[in-house]
Amino acid sequence: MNSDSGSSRSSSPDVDDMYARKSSSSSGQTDFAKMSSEHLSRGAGAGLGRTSPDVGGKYKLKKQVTEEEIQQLRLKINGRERKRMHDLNLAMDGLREVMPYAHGPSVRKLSKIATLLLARNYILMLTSSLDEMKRLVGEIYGGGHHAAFHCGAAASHGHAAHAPLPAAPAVHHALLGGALAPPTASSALSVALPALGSIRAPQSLMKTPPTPPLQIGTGFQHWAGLPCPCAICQVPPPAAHVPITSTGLTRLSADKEAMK
DNA sequence: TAGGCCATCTGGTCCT
DNA sequence: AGGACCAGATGGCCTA
Repeated sequence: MNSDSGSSRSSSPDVDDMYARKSSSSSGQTDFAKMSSEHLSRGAGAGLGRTSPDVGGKYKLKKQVTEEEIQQLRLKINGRERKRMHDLNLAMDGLREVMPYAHGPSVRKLSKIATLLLARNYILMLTSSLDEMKRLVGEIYGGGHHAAFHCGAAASHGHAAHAPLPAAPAVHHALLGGALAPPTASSALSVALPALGSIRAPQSLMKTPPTPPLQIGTGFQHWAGLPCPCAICQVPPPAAHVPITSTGLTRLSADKEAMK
C-alpha cells in the first residue's frame, strides 16, 4: 500500500526535478517523456493550435502555434497542476499531523481517504465531548460560571484575565477527563479525577494500529501528563492551526468571548 | 497476481 | 486570457 512513511515515494516530487525529467524518462512514476510526447502530439492534433470555433476551452489559440510553444504551455500547465496537488498533499500531511493516531517511521501513513474519514470522526467526537463538558459545567455551576472553566495555569497560557477559583483546576481536569471518556449522561461525580496519563485517543477512531496517547501536532507537547490538556489550552499554535468550523469549537470561542 | 494507493498528465469548466 | 479546480486515464509501487 502506501509506503510513504520513510519510503522512497515522496508525496510531492520536486517540481523542478520533474521539469528536468521531461526528456529523460528516468525511474519516475510516469514515463514523462513518453506521455508528454504522446499527449502533446494528440493535443496538437485534436485541440492545441486549432482555430476551429467548435473547439472550446483555453486552447482556442491563435493560429500558428508552434510545437515548441505548445509543449512549453503544456509543461507550464502541468507544473501548476503538480504544484496544486503538492499543496494539497501538504495540507493532507498537516491534517495527519493533528490526527490522533500513531506517528512515526514504523507506522504507515494514513491514506488520504482514511485521513479524511478519521478527521471527520475526530471532529464529531470533539464536538460531542465539548458539548458534554459544557453541559457538565452548567450542572455544576448552575448558570455556567465560566471563570471556573479555566485552570490555574491560565496566566501562563494567555488566560490571565480569568481569575481561577481555588477548586477550579481539579474540577476542570475532572471534567476534561470525563469529556474525553466516552460521553455519558453520568453525573459530575462519575467523571471524577481520572489520571491524566490514562487519557487515550478514542479507539473507535482507529481500527489499526493501536493508538498511543493523543498527539495533537507539534504544538501540543504538553498533552501527556503535562500541565494543561484542556480544550482551551489546546488551541493550536498559528503554524499548525487548522480552520475549524465545527459548531462545538465555534461555541467555545463564543463562550471565551463572553467571559471577557 | 490482484487490488489499493498514489503521482502525473490531460482536457473541460468556471472564475477573475 | 490565464489560472484554479475537477475528474478521467494511465502507469508505477507496494502489500496481501
